[in-house]
Amino acid sequence: MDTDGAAEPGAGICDDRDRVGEIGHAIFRVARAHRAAAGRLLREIGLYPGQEIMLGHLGDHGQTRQSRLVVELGIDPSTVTKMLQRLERQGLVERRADPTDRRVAVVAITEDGKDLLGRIEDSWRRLDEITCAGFTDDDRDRLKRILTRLEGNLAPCEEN
Amino acid sequence: MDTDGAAEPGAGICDDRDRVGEIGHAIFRVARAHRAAAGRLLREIGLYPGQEIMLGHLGDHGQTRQSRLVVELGIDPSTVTKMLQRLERQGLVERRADPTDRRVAVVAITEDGKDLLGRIEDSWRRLDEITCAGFTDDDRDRLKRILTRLEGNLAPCEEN
DNA sequence: ATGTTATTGTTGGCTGGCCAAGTTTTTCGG
DNA sequence: CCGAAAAACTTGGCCAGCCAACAATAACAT
Repeated sequence: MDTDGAAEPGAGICDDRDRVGEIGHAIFRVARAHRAAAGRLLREIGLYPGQEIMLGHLGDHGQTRQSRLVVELGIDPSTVTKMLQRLERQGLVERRADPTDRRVAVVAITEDGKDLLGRIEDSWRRLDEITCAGFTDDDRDRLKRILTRLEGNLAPCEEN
Repeated sequence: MDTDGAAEPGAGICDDRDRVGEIGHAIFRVARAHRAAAGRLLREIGLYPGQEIMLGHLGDHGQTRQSRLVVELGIDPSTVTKMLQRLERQGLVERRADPTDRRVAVVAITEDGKDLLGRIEDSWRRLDEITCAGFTDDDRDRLKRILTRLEGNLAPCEEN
C-alpha cells in the first residue's frame, strides 16, 4: 500500500482537493436535498421518504412476496422487514404467511394504503417539478438517460 | 413553458403510473446505490458514508465553527453534533470551546484524521470512476452541470 | 442594569439503510 | 429416511438524517 503520502509536495494548497470526487459530492448533495424535499412533501400525508416507494410499488404489483420486494426495490431484507412492520402498524399494508411455503410472507396494500396512492403520485409530480424546474423536455430526457446509465454503472457493484 | 405535460407526443399508453415521478425515482435509486457503493469503499478505511465528507471539509477549511459546518454541508445541527461526537470518539476530530464566545464549538481535524485524507480522496476517485464508467469528458461535464442545476432547484425549498 | 430576543449547540426520538448473526422452513444429498 | 445445505425472513446494532424541545450564552432593547 502507499506507505508514502510523503510524496506529497509540502505545498499547502492542493487545488486537486476541490476536484477530486466532485461528481460524487454533487450526487451526494443532490441526493440529500432531494430526499429532504421529498420528506417535506410526504410529511403532509404522514409518510417518511422511502415508504412512498414501497406503497407505490405495492399499489402497482398487488400481492408480492417480501423477497421480491428486496430484489425489485434493491434494498436490504432487514430494511424491508422493518419498513413493512411500520407500515403495517399504520394499517397501510397487510402481511400473511403463504400457505404453500410457510417461510414466505405475502404483502399487500390495504384500502387505507390505496387511498394514499393518489396523494403520493401528486407528491411525486410536485417533487419532479421542483427538481426539474426550468428543464426542457429535452433536458429531462437527457437526465433520465444519464440517471439510467449511472444506475447501471452502480448496480453491478451492488450484487457482490 | 409547457404548463402541462399533457402535450405528450405519441401518447397512446396511459400507464401514467410508470411515468409519474420517474425522475424522482431514478434519483432515489441512483442515490441509494451511490451511497451503498461509497459505504463499501469507505468501510475499508473504517468510515461511514457522510463522515468522509465531514473530514474532507475539515481538511480543506481548517478550524471551523460548528454552525458553519451546518451551513456549508447543508445538514441539520443535530446531525453535525452526532457526527462530530462519533468522529471525536475515534480521535479523528477535536472540539474546543471558543473563548471569545462560549456558545460556539470550534472543530478541527486531528493528525489521525489528516492521515485518512489521502485514502478518502482515493475512495472518491474510485467511486467517481465506477459511477461514471464509460462517460466521456463531455458526458461528465454535462453531468456536473445538470447536478448543479438540480442542486440549485432543490436548494431554495431547503431554507424554509 | 435588566428583561427579552436571538444564536449556538445538545438530547431524545423517530425514520431509512446496512451488516452480522440468528430462526424457521424447505429442499437436496446420501 | 434423515441429516446437511439453502432460502426466507427476523432481530439487534450501528450509522446518517430530520424534527422538536431544551439549555446555555450572547446581543439587544428599554
